[in-house]
Amino acid sequence: MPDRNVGGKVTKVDNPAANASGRSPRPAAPPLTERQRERRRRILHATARLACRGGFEAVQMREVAESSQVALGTLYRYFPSKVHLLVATMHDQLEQLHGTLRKSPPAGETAADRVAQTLMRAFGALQREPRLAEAMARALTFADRSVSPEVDQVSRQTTAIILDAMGGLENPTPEQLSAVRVIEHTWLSTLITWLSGRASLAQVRVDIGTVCRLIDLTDAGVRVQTPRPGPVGSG
Amino acid sequence: MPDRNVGGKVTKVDNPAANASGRSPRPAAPPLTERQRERRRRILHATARLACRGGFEAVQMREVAESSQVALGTLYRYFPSKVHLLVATMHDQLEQLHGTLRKSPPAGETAADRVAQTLMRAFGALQREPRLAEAMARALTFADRSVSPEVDQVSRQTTAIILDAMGGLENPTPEQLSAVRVIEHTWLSTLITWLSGRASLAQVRVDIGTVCRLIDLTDAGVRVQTPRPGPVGSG
DNA sequence: CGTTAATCTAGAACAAGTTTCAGACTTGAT
DNA sequence: ATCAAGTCTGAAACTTGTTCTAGATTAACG
Repeated sequence: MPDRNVGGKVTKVDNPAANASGRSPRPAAPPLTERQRERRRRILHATARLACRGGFEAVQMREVAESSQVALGTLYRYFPSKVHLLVATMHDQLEQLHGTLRKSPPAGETAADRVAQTLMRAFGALQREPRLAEAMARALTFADRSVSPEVDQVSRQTTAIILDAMGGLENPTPEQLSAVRVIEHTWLSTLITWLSGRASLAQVRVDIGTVCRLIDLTDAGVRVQTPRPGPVGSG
Repeated sequence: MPDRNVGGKVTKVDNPAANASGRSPRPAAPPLTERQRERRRRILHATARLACRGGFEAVQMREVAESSQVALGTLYRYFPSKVHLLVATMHDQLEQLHGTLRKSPPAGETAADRVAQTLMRAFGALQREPRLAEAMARALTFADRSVSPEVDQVSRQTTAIILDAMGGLENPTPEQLSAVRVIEHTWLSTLITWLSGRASLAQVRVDIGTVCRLIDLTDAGVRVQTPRPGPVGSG
């Protein structure tokens, strides 16, 4: 009679992603049948739809369940909390965004320019559905330890996007990684600040530009780990 | 029969800080009697105590009310939501912290050094009560528009702390202000990331150091709006 | 003092996230 | 086809943030 958690089957009792202790790389990837993938898709779609309407608070679990034709218990089996659900939605959206961005790489001179351009483009994409963005961003920063794995996944996605914009270097130095982390933090924070009306778009643009200078800083003067001649400007 | 909101009395209907429209600098500062100040103090104290125990989720409104010997309705009159309550708590704590920091100014060579040192000191202070820090930080980033005035207040406090560390300059350039904002974002984000176990203390230190370089960057090589000969390096 | 508006209290009521349960349905292996 | 294990459903229950109400207290003012 096990129950709970679609993404990690254990014969006895299973705890979804609540690996509060630390390690344990999630038992195994459970195949997930066709119907199940379909359900999951419906849920994420309904979530995005509701979020577009009224943001974080409009995403109500009962509504999501009904709207995606799934029982409440099932919804909770797929996503153990509202925050998990919205972080998964963000992952989904970022996936699409990353795809879009890949198709038309930024055209700036310096790495900093390209990153800034990419981030502003991402910003523009989210801006198009501000309530959805609000819902996802708030979930992301409100997430507690029980959502760490999922949040980390989103973080890695963002990192990938930024590294891509920098020129797809494969062996970033620790300094560069630190700069990328700072840029990530700034990006998300400015997004939230803008969404809650505490900063203007102009301010966002300036701040993104400011933080991106960190790239030039680490690009040049620092001892690089591996100066391999990767394809920096092409794609 | 007016009711609701201790901090802004209007004869007819009063809305606390829910100035969603934008302006309106909060009708007037209502004197606030002795008993009331005492109640407010009790509430904030109880909040901090509960938060120290179990973080955000341990701060339960009924508990806070009971623990501070105040009716639930009264608690809500003083702080219109749990988030308001915790943001106010953060303001309170930052006040104390700022006082402490003022007493022993940072001793670095460059402005960047001093800011980094100050931020790490602040980090250390919050680290001492990680659950309290978690509760406050999560409330701060989860806050929606209805809490904007209070969040802004906290933001101004943080800005003041950083500017102090830079040497108390009174006419920061737009570039410098942008750098300060980015530093603020980074500080809060790394705090949260550390609190939720997704980053090590070492990483935090590195990232704070990284972002603080932006200060040197704006300190020197950039075309400044007003090149007035202010005391930039002395403090 | 006595009046009157504002504030405070106790407690019920409501809303939305989360959990639980019994029973129906699927799936996979024999 | 059948059995066991795992999944899904519908509905109720529980938790905690938030709102509401009626009556008791307090404070300012004459």
